[in-house]
Amino acid sequence: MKTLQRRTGIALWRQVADQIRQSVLTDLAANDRLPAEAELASRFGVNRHTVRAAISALEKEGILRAEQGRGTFLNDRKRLRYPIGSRTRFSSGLAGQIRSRSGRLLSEQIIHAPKEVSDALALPPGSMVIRLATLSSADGVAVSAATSWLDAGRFEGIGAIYAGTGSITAALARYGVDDYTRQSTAVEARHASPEDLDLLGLSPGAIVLVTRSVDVDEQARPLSYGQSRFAADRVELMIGGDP
Amino acid sequence: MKTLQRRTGIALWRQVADQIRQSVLTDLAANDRLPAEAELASRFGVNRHTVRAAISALEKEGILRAEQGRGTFLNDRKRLRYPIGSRTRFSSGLAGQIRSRSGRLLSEQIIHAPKEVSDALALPPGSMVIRLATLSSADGVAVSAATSWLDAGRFEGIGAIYAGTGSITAALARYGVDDYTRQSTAVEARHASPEDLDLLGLSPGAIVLVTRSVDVDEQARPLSYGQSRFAADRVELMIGGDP
DNA sequence: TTTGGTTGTCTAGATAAATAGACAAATAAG
DNA sequence: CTTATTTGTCTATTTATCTAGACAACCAAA
Repeated sequence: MKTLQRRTGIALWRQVADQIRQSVLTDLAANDRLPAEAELASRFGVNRHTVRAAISALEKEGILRAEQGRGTFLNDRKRLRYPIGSRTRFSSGLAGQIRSRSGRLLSEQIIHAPKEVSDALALPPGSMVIRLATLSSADGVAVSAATSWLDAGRFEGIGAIYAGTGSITAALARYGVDDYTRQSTAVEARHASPEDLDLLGLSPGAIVLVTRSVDVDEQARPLSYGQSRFAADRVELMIGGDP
Repeated sequence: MKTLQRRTGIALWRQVADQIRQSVLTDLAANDRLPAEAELASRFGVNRHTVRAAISALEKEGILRAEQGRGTFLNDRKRLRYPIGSRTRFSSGLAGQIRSRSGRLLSEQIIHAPKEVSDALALPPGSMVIRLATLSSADGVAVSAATSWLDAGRFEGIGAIYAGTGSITAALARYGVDDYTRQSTAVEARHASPEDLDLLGLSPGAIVLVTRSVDVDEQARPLSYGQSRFAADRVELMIGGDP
């Protein structure tokens, strides 16, 4: 166990929480008991109260449960495995991992395309595009917030259809798009913005996996450009077959 | 600009720094001037000194430079774009982005394979495997720390070869592996462990992109299983063609 | 040179986080 | 029932962080 750092803007209890979340999570199995608070305190070189603050935060996250007199235990939690590939369909690929999924439309706007968007969609600069903000949940827990841009001429009114179906695939089908593939995906990771913290129900300092992707139809014409933010503690992204 | 949160274990100045890094960075171009400290303070709803602490941290990260009497300016910094696909070769794909890259061997051990590793390499449980810890840098800046596992019988002494060449592709070639492909890659994001903070030269709370991948030879036989941690503020991962 | 706007530095006080110690309350084992 | 171990709660003190205000130093343009 390595040294924690001070005067760094990250409270010790939060550094301890991050450490426990990651190292203890990989060492222990579900329902195992953690070392006692006093033991953890000396192991991390901090006061027991600092460890308690960390544990309390992890309890709120649903990762641990503390029982007076018995100890602190690891809850059962697995990350959702999201497939990312040329034929990604969110609805499929999650089969077996969750019981239900839902997509909620947060907002729909028609705007002039920023450069990044017109480039991705191969539209003339400043073309009108539809901007959809959506939130996807699995088994009632928010897992990703997304922003999508589509050609306003071609997909007028798609927001209402998405709102009704909760699925992009279904919404595109109404416009005669029977099949599409993912042309490319870029992945990065950042601290969640305050807005995403709120949408995804995360606490500050939480991490989001950000994907930016372009979907194309059978003629390789760009259909939509999207940016999704996944709660990194609930999701991993999968490229290619099972490892 | 949204609300910052208090009593959350993340100092306000660090939340402000995270916000500036992400939102201001996307709005401004290289060498643009940031809003004045007083303006930022009122925009974020904090004291000017808090903003100054944030800016000072971003200066140390090399993102901003402050000049007395003139203002604070955005430095030129782009994330490295790492291709991830079935034919990933780190050395190629980075051409044009960097001038030099290097790989350093941190440690080599021969151990009994943990379950995760023997599964990935399709070896009997408990087989002997080589565990390599490596650090990759681009233009002198550390970008990723990796741990790789290989069949100890087949690749005896590969550590020394890697140490000499700094390249996995070159090392594998010595064992008659002329070509290999990436079977699968899983991506997740976490807070960096203290060890990775140290290796990658990051500050606490920093994020790493974690990939776990299996490489296979032409007969689809697993060659190596690896886990890489990329400094998320210096790298993005690219799947498929350019977006 | 003067003016307005900017970053840099200092002091002082208020709020949050971390340490230290003591003891209560629950649990499991002898 | 007794004992050892564990989490829960309380008080007090020290150390970081945040706020508030004032003014110096520097720059660019009038």
